[in-house]
Amino acid sequence: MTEPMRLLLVEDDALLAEQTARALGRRVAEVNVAHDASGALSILDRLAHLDAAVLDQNLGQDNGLDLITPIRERFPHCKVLLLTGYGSIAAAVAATHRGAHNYLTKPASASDILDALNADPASLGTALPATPPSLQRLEWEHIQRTLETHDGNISRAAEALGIHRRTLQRRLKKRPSASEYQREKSPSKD
Amino acid sequence: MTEPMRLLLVEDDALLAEQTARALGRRVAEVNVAHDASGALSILDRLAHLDAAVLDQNLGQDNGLDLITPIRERFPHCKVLLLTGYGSIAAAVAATHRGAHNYLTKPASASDILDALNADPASLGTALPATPPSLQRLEWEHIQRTLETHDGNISRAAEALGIHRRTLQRRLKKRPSASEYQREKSPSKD
DNA sequence: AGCCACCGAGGCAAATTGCCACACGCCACT
DNA sequence: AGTGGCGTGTGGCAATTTGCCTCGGTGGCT
Repeated sequence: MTEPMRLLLVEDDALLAEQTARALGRRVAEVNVAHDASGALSILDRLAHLDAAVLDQNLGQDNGLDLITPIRERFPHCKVLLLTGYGSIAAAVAATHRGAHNYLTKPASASDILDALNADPASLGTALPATPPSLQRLEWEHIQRTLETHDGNISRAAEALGIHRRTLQRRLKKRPSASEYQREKSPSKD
Repeated sequence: MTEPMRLLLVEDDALLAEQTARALGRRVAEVNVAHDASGALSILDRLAHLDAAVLDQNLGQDNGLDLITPIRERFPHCKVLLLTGYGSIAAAVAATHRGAHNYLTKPASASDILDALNADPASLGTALPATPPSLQRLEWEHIQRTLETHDGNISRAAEALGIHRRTLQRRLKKRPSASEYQREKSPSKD
């Protein structure tokens, strides 16, 4: 039911790129991979057709946002999905104005990516999350993202987070990965 | 550039609406205010001209996003700014796809709003913050947002955040950061 | 009157954090 | 060979913070 899609993945982390490419390729698409902007552009020149592009916003020197326009110029029907380690709303708005189809924060699985590509973003997000996440969850996710942007370097992540290295260590140990908080304690009313 | 702008503000909280309208009106614009979608639509019918619209995404029953299309249909050059208590990236993307010019999270001062209206969102947010915000800052902002969604009710906000009410009290009193941030202008509350 | 919800605060035990230290592995360099 | 830098893992201890109890006060409501 799915004709092979031609997909361009631009991700500067080589490992993550290959991982993601494999996961995507196994699913549905033929995937070209680039690790920076110039590589992406040269691939663009070689391609006769492109259905979708998945761009890491953080490409070392380059900014994934700057690839949106060239891609859309060459392949107007190509759907462009931005990925970013930790998203900012301003960046999401900017990406969308430049023609991006959707915007995701890492970590994003292959199905996340495909879902985001196939979704109609204009109709998403209409429902506001009713309950803000708990502080603990927010902290945990932020820690994970920070850790990831620092390649798992605990010392630097701790410094970036503004907490002691020892404290980060302890916190990481305490939450091996355990509980998912999905308790929807429904507030009586708002 | 001080020609009077005609601006439509849609905000369901009456107090906040009036406050914001006054602040905006004092600055630059003639402001019409609506508190729900139908009110906004009827104002739209009466207007011959509209430069900008500021929509709260959370309009009780209604969703501010659904106003974007009618506004843009009637006034294609009207800039539309979405406001939301705590933003989600998905909602920001959806709003932009529907034609919104920009997307802000509360609290937003009048100058924040005007800046966002005048900014070129396609060029903003291109620079990712290299360093993730400190945990303290993240927590503080999340606390503020949560507090706001609960109308300043400390008890309920604490419960939503998953921390003790006493702890929230103490944290609020300490009022840590706010010095680290670049600028926060005193809202014109007189 | 009562009742209820909320805020503010004191006090105290328990948990957490900050910060010192040290050992170990790894890698680059003289 | 060896030396230094860097990152992690661990222990211990004091200071801070949190959780949880209490109480008093205020304002709105039946």
